[in-house]
Amino acid sequence: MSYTIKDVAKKANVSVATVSRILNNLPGYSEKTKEKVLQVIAEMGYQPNAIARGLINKKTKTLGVLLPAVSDTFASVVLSGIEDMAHELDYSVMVCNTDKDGKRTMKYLQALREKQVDGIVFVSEFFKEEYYNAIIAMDLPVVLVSTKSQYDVPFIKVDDKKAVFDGVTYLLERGHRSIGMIAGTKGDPIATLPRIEGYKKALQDNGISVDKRKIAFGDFGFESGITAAKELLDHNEGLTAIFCSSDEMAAGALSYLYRISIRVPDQISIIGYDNTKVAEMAIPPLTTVGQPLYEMGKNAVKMLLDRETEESQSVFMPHHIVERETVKVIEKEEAE
Amino acid sequence: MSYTIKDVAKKANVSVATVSRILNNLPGYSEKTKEKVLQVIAEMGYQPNAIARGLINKKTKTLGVLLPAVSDTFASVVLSGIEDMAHELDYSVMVCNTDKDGKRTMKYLQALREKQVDGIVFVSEFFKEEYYNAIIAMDLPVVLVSTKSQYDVPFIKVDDKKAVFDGVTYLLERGHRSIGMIAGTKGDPIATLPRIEGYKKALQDNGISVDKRKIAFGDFGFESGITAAKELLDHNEGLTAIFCSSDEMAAGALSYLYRISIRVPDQISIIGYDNTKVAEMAIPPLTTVGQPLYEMGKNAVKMLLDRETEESQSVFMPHHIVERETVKVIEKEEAE
DNA sequence: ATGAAAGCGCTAACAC
DNA sequence: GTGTTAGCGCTTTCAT
Repeated sequence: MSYTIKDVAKKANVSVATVSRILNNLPGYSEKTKEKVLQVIAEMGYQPNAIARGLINKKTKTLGVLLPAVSDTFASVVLSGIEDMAHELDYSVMVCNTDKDGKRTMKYLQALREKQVDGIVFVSEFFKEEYYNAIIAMDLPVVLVSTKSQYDVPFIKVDDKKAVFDGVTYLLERGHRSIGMIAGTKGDPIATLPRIEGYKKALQDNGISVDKRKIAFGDFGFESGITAAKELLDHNEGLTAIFCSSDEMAAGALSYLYRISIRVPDQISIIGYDNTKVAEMAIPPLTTVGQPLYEMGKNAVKMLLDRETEESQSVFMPHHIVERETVKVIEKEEAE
Repeated sequence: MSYTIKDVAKKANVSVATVSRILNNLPGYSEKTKEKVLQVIAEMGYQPNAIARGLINKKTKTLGVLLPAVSDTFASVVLSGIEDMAHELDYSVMVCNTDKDGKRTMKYLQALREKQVDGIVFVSEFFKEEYYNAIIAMDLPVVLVSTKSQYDVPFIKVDDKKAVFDGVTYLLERGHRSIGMIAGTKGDPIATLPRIEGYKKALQDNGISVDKRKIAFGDFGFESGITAAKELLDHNEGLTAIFCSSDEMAAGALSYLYRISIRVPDQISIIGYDNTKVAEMAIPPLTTVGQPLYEMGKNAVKMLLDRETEESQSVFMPHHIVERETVKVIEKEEAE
């Protein structure tokens, strides 16, 4: 057993109230008693019990974060930003791996509530009505990262449509006319539909008609990138570039292309999405539409904690194209 | 404000004790009252306050995990195993990103203690005396993952020397004689020295003399793999294979080799370590010495929780070589 | 400047 | 089978 505030009080010949005041920097004691108490505390190695404290304050200084697969590159960078900012502000973070299917989410939500976390950040997963209701019932601040919802919940994300539009336009500007797309999960209203719109708009703005066969769907993972790339190449001729909705899928495409001996970017250009570590490590290094994942994590906790006072608004974070080596410029003659 | 057990008791016309009994599945009430109480609980949407509960039990059902860089592939897989097993056993996990330098570690340790976690899993970082003392003082169970210490703290890891020995032997068996090594951080007693020993032993057992110039050091990261590979190639001629002490460094080596147009595995074979996702995604897919990272995470929490009762022992987890496409067999004639 | 005491939401004796 | 009550370790009035 560790020492309690009582032990400290006794040993320092003061009341627990005084010790508490000193611990919390409240006024109401002489410099002398403060010194004495601090010394006793040091001697005993006393540490306050945050649980007891939390019972009174109704504040636990801990945040819950729900995300699919901590082990995926995308989520882990966001988590890292969350973690850093949280600890900077003296909060701890409880991670809940919702494991893609979202089955565990309700259970986690309940655990977080019972453990009285001060707020929740919800990453990337689709925000179901069920979750919304549960969180409203708990009366807890939430912020969504890289996802949004029909409900009035603040989010922080990139403008996907615009980001893809820019990525595809980048390809267009470099002379590409026959551009395929490896999109995310079919029907996903957050990370797939708006991106396809961005893709279409870029094409249309350049007078290029959209061809359904040039769009393949994956699940954002590596393997699905391989499959989708194969599908695209099997169903199209003369593709000069592929826009991929995640770096991992782009890596899958790269891998498939390598296997069938199609050189990147000489024969086909590839552009990814996210700018995670996999883009840096790819061979060749992957040109990609970068999201400020780490900053999004950081901002999420800032927003969350602000929200405890003033109402804060959703924010769109800037994206930017990170040029590496997977996009080739097609010369005019060549393009004709 | 949410409801408390008192509210439930009042509304159900019973005492708080009865409600508590029902909540905790203790004996002492009729089926009828149980039903009634449960119904009231459902109606009110009451959820017990784990903080209050923790104050009494001295159990918070939460674990702390300290690891360097949650965003690195290695740690995040371990974390994912920890997370899964913890939630399976109804524990929550607080992540603390020690951020490589270990500067924040003491601060985290203190926060975890104040928040009364039931145990700590310490991943991969070097376990300093300071940490040991702090943890002893907190009287908390700890388990080390992928690291160990001179103190009597249970760990769970792979036998590094043996693993590297096997990896290098694998190369030897395939005809390689001139094998370089990209080791980890110079002087690291956990993840570098034993691995170098394994490398040397494999060579010596095959009558090959060890050449210092064939060993370069990195920091387990991608960039350092590039640098180290360059160093190795600049200082050695006729190298036919490189053993890398992490998949990321292997990816770096692959990247460098690609840049200078040396074909893998035709001209040089590469073997990695860890078997993380980067090995799968590498081009070509990376042959590597795999560690059961996810299982190590899972077992760590099992051990940790067992330790609350019986003393549990350290364990070495099995490693195994994952054959992919970066190692070439050198024909006898060629080798002469 | 300092202390006594109430009470946060719960569990666990102990009584009936 | 059920209720009363004393804490768990702390903060916070309210006295003094």
